[in-house]
Amino acid sequence: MPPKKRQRKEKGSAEPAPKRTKTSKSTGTEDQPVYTHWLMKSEPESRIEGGVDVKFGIEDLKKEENQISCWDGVRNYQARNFMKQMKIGQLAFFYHSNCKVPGIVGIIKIVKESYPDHTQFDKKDIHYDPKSKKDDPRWHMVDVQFVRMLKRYIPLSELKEIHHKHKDSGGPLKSLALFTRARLSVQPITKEEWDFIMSLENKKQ
DNA sequence: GCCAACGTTGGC
DNA sequence: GCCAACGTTGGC
Repeated sequence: MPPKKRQRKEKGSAEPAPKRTKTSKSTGTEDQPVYTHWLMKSEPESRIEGGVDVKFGIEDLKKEENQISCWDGVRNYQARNFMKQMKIGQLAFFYHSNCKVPGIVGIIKIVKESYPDHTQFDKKDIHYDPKSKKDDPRWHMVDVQFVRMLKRYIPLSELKEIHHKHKDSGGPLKSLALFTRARLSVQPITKEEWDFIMSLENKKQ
């Protein structure tokens, strides 16, 4: 018999498989979980990359018109694929990364579903992708809107401590993507993880 | 299609 | 600023 067909869990990485959309026989077998909550990372502190400041913290989002911004510049296939799954009205944690005290700072919601990221076609943009074609854009983004700040900042260190405990006890944060897929800038959050993290908001640390 | 080299992310 | 982890690229 032929070799096992790989059982690609749900990585969605490197874009090698040219899409199995209309070829696959059993169309309905989306064995990937359907996520309804997300976590999105952004840097709240100034850092110059290619002559441009990449800083975009939650305070910067609040200053945007209607407190809405597009989430451009994502150049990772897994992260892009998660953005493609996002639906209007879904909630995400706004996470501050690459800063003194990384952690979850607030809540945002999806207000526009995935559409082509214009920066991939802009030669002057650091996220310019010469291999992306106008009629077949490689990179997509969503629009998000500020919802509210968390009642208290939930630092990564606290989540990590809980994650470690839950790995032993089987608690809700046992496989939180922040630790199992640390480098992903757009991550899925299960309902159980969301609810648990939300419950931390009211506990004093 | 393997895998070494390279580049990037992001915690510390 | 260091560097581990890991995604991406390209030679073979």
